[in-house]
Amino acid sequence: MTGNTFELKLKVIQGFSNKVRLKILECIKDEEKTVSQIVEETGGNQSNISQHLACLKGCGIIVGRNEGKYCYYSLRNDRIRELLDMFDLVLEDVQSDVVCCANHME
Amino acid sequence: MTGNTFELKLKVIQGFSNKVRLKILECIKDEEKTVSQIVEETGGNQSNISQHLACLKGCGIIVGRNEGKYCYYSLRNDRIRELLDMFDLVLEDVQSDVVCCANHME
DNA sequence: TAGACATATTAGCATTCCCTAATATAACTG
DNA sequence: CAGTTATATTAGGGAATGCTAATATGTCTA
Repeated sequence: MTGNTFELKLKVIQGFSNKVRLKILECIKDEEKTVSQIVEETGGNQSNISQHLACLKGCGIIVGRNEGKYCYYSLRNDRIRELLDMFDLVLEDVQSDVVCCANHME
Repeated sequence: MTGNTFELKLKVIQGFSNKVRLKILECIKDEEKTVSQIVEETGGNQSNISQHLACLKGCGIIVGRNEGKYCYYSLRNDRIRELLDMFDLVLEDVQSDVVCCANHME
């Protein structure tokens, strides 16, 4: 794997590794939604959500579609959905004994 | 999903989202290795690698096995391996057009 | 047992990341 | 057009994360 590919992989993974972004992904997992819908459903703030959407888009995880003054966001493709499902599976295994990792917050 | 489960999921994902940790995981993907082997093969520094190993272990991603003065680390199970493979698959899709995500470094 | 080797831990600083508030842009609507 | 709604962008400070260097712990070997 080239160094560049590695960096890219890291970037994609980092796309998933934030509370707000993960919430957004769960929110749009099954259907595209507008920014305001996402803001409302996640209980986030507009600026913050917008920034995270830009991040997810920049990471290639989601895609946006403009329609008039609205912008609809959805998962990029089914693989992303599969990956999200996979996280849940891994979680089940891990759940029992993830005690604590001091390197990031509780 | 309970709030706690969500936090746990986030924590696991964060386990993967660091350059050094990802390198470690690739390094031990196919066979268990001692800390010194990992240090050597990744070109990292002992203290740093040790900290990241603790993090990965705390996240439930890897397991450690002591044998005398050595400690062998390996992936927790096959699901983790599958997840790593899945990252590569997703990367292929994404690769073409991940332009830039200003929220984390290049 | 003294020293060497393997690994873990701690502390402090540097960097990256994330949030809020303010403002900009762009598209509708009356 | 003026106002309103939807979204994006910017700037700045605060918090989380990661690094290095120093040191501690535990195990082996002469």
